[in-house]
Amino acid sequence: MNLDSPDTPRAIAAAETPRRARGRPRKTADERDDGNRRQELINGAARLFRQQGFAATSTRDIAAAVGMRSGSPFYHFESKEALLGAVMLEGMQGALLRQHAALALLPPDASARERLRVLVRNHFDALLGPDSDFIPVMLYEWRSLEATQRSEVNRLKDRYEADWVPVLAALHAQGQLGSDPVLARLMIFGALNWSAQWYAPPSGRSAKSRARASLDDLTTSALQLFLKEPA
Amino acid sequence: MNLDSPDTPRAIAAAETPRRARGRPRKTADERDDGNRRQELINGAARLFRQQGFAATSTRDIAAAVGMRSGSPFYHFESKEALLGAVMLEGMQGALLRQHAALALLPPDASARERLRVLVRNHFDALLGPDSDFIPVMLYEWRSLEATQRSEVNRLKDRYEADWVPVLAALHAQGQLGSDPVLARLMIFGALNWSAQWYAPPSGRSAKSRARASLDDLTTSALQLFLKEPA
DNA sequence: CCTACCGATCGGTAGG
DNA sequence: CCTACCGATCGGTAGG
Repeated sequence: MNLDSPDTPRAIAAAETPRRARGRPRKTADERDDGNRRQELINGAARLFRQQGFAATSTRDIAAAVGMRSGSPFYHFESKEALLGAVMLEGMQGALLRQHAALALLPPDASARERLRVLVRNHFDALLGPDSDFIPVMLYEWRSLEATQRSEVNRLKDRYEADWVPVLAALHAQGQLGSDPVLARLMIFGALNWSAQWYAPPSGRSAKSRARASLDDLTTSALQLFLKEPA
Repeated sequence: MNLDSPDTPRAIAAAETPRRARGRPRKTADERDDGNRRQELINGAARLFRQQGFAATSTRDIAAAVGMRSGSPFYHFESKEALLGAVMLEGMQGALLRQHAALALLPPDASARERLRVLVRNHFDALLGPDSDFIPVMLYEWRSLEATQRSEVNRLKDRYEADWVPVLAALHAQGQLGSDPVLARLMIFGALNWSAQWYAPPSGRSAKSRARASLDDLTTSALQLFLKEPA
């Protein structure tokens, strides 16, 4: 009943309490401390799933991307679908965490417009920023996820979207949002999510700061498009 | 040099002048008149590609969907990718035709707002209306298309989008569009295209008229969201 | 358009 | 985590 027994549904159990390899028994001193091989698989899978799609990516591709042999990913994950679920779960957990952190930095009296700006900016970062493969995979490979994992990811997605509802409702009440909040949320998410299909980060070396500036510009333009003039 | 020679690049040639099986020589009287078997393959492939994705759909699935044996689709198409290209080409040709027809019905002095309404309404129809598998396949399976076909479809896509540019520019000049026209077009297309992921047509029998009404409602809401109050 | 088939690749496993 | 392997499925073809 420990992490080394080979046939327990390790992937699912670990997915529920991820990241912390609590109490994992080291066998020998020269064994590499590789709770992070699992993480490497998730990262590599996210990148390949985004570039090629889930069905077009073989588990051999993923293994090769992290320097493993073809069968080894199945030591860490029950199935290819479980790996997809881990990618999406990790993406949503990170995005939700960053969204909460960004909202917490706002002054308590921040306007709805300012709150929406923070939400949109954070969402662009999840879609287009560094390490932004996870959320696009979640958005565009949803149908490949199995039903059991789907509901798990959906719980996080619901919490993520729940933060938007009062902001949009307030903007609608102020007359700054021209459509009912439910439909507005769907359309705004669509407009933002679509950027994953056309946005190319500014080229050139050390483009990090310029890319960030660009995401700020995108945020400004999006707000100008969606909101009426402030009162 | 006719349609029966087995190894000519028939799919590509036919894709450029499709639909009309001009001068196809009938062999015998009891041979079924099946220029439309090719069309059936395109329709079936569009439906399956949309539901399951291109990579997750086998050519055997498609053959079975139209009552063929596994090898027979390759009598009509060089490859699975060529079939995908035909789906996208057909989708764009139809959408472009309907867009031109809808614009032609407008009075010459129609406002930019009215023009945008027609464009958005037609686009919703391509995404969500009857026989609306082609455009979503084009939008969401773009990366699976081969480079040669990609440019062919792109030519149609460019013409489709070109109709939007002056309308959005006029709205921007009137102060009704809060963002520059280029970015506005990308965001608006995103908002509309995303509806393919969440829109479920009204249920119940003979829901046709209700579904159409719903697309009208969607159009109205979209315009309210994107445009400032009319002068 | 069908029959019959091929080589390649795939997800996954046993056993260490 | 590797070695060695399996059955299934895939896109595609020859020949009629």
